[in-house]
Amino acid sequence: MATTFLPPGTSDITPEEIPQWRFVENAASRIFQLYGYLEMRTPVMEFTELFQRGIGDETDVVKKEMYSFEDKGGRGLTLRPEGTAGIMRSFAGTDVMNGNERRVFYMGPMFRGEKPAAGRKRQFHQIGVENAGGVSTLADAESMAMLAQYLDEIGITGYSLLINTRGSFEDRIAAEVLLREKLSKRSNELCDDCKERLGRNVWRVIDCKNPNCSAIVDELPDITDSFSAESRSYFEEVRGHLDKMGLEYTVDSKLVRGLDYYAHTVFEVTHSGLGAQNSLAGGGRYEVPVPGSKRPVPGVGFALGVERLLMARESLGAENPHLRKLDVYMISLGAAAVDANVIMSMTLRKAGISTVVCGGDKSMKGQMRAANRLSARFALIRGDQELERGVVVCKNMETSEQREIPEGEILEFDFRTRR
RNA sequence: GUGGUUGUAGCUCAGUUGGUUAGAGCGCCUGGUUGUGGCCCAGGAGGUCGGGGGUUCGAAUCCCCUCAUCCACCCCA
Repeated sequence: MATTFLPPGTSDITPEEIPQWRFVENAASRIFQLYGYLEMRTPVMEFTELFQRGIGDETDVVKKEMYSFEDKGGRGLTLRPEGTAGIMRSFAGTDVMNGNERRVFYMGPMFRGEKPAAGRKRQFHQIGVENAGGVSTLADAESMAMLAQYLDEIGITGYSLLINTRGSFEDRIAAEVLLREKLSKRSNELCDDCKERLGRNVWRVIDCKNPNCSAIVDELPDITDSFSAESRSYFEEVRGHLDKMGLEYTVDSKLVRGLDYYAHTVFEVTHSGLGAQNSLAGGGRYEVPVPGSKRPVPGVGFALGVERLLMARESLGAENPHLRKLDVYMISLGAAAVDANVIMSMTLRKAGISTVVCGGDKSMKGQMRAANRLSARFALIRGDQELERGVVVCKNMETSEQREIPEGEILEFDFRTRR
């Protein structure tokens, strides 16, 4: 039936797909731990104010994409649209404020009320890392190195790493004034969206895809030149580390990113196998303002879109891990055999052997088919004859070989490695 | 939010200029083997043709609305 009773932009992750999800998740956990990161889990919902302050009131994400609601106590809550704000909320007021590093990674669902398209869902999944309190150019470069190692590890090739600097917050404010001044002169030539952005969010004009806007932006002097010497040398240092590490990257002066908390280094990984949403991962250095905290929480991190990782892997024809097969399917002929098999199934499972007992009154043929469908390695068959003699018939489903095993010796047979 | 695309069986899809009981492949069930799967053969079950309204003697087919899908814009992971 075509009626899929699902909220738009959501989908099931089926048992058949789970192995690929586990594959990229397990690899993330393994690689990130090599860099000293530990897993952390924060709530899927937070106070709305956390995102308004953290991500920025004027960002598109906050302005029009959040799933916000009031709970029964009248509290304004929001389903998290990204992972950084929650982590920083947790770290606010701790020693990370004094520059002590906390390296954590997370994975889980995020929610944004956008129109679904290729590589874009309303509930999507991110794997992210944060080096909170890690204020150094090395921390920036190292997160990119870790990202690259991870992508290599899961078999994603052909991506590009784009980097840029947004300067310090002070630089940004100065640059905004400058940008607004320059762009205002030609505001009548900008697209409607950019006219809007001019007032509240000048930076977004820079990466506008509209050809007219883009041409105007191209004529602007390099904004980076207006940054302080400190900001510029910070960026130079980051690039120096990247070069040392042997990472390939492209400096893209139009890379600005959409969240307000970024300052200094920003980066993005793009891939051609994704359709219009070509961004696999994005991140950078940030200072996240958190309600209740006097100072913003600093750090550097990135997030990857899991659905997009899987799309990229698929476009590359990457091998997917296969489903684990069932060890034993128990076939019973008659009620007495069912009872005996139920008891034996408990013994097998306690010994670590995955076992399914047919509970219905299917025919022998029907039960054999079921065993086949479940890709069982072995079928254990028991009817009146076997019960009487205290044995079970053990059939290797791949080779069709059959042998009898005395009931008491069932655990001596090695079902796992098929002996 | 805007634009386009598609919506027929569990799945992938046919269905000619509107015309009688809406089809195929795969899957599923049964039988061909008293208690033996996959391959083959025979048979069978399964459809509010996304939903609502309209035009017509008659609509899966034409018109309108609606919902959903996919894609693009936008935004971002």
